[in-house]
Amino acid sequence: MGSARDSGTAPARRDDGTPRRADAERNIATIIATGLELFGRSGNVSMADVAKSAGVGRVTLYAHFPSRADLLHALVRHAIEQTEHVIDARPADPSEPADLVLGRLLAAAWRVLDRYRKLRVHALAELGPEQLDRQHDPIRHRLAAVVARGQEQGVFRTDLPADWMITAVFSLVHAAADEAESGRLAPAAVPDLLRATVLPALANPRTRPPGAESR
Amino acid sequence: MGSARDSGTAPARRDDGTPRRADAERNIATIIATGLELFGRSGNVSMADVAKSAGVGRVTLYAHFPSRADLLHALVRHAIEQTEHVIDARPADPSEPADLVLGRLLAAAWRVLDRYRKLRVHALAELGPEQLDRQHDPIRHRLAAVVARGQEQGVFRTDLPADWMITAVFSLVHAAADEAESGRLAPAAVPDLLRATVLPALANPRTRPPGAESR
DNA sequence: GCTAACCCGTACACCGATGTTCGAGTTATC
DNA sequence: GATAACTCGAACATCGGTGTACGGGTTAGC
Repeated sequence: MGSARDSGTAPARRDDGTPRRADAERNIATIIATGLELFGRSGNVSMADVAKSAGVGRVTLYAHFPSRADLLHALVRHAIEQTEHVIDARPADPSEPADLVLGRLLAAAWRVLDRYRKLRVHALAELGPEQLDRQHDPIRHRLAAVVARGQEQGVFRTDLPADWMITAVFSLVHAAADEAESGRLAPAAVPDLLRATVLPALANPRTRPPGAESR
Repeated sequence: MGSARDSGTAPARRDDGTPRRADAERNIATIIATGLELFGRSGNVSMADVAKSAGVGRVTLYAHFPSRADLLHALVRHAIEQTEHVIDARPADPSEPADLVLGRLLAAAWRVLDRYRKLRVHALAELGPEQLDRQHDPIRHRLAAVVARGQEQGVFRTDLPADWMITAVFSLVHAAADEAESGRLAPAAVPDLLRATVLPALANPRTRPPGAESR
């Protein structure tokens, strides 16, 4: 199973190369859009819910996404791609201090995560952690690059495994999403909060106090 | 596998005050113990699994825990209580530097979380975040106390909401548990890693560089 | 404007899991 | 040793959700 869906934010072609009809394409798009909305915000979502909310027959839904897992996989993939897109919209200058870049990256990731806050929980429970992690790879790579550059610059610490540092960042971003979801945190305040928490955790202790007048 | 005999929190009496029979008590204990083991490690667990694994009839299981949610609730409660117990085993001296105390607290919490790593995912999915959070309150209080003391001492920063700082700590601890679960992190290395990550994030930037390795 | 692709609703088979009921056997406790 | 508490197995009712089959209607695309 798990026929690999090809890439591209809008797959104009099917797996076998034959082009899809326009209305099918449109349905897929609205399914994904409303699916993200539903799974991203609500707690209990069934395939029937998605179909109804997308204004589409349940059968049609299954025609495009043979199983619930397939749909969820596609949704996560789409969310990740959105995040990639937001991140890449602001190209990173290699000479720029990595902590600054990381700050921007955090804000960008947050923007997408802020919508779709509950998607992660669903995916975690129904797809398993491994697959979810694998889908996060593209973002993880970008993060890894920033961290590595920061280490070369002497801005970030080198006494911890890079993998762990990255995981810690993910963890904090997701925690912020949960807090926002429960209303304990104002979404607008999150980017600054994240910066203020993450940067000191990654900062190289010997160079300088991490407080640094960022911005 | 002995040592299932836990703290005195074992309810010797029923809700209405009438004492329970000894064999019932024993069954409840083993149900909770094996339940923790199963939900803490495996991915898909049914009530039947728990009953069988506990060497108990499914009906008996339902006699003590009327619903799956009830069982999960009890399991979480028990895990939390174990954590409280481990934390309280080492009383905190108010004059002691708070970062040191926090380090110990992290290690203590980790010890319990290391077993039962997957319990959180189950509880999150089936009990909801609100109830899970509420069950974490006892630990959250202890953490809050340490943070507050650290702020008074000038060791911890005061420029962030205390709630968020505490949430961040929780988040990192749970992230470590997930990493250990997936084998990417050696459990033995976790306490040091946590200390090294959490403390700089909470440290007061103006007093001194957090690198000062106390121990 | 013809054809094939696509959509729709209904209906059904299936599945696994949760709870419940019963009557009869065990076992603690006073 | 009598009573009430507890346990057991197996069967049953239920439920919600997933996935499939059919037949007729609609629409895009060449």
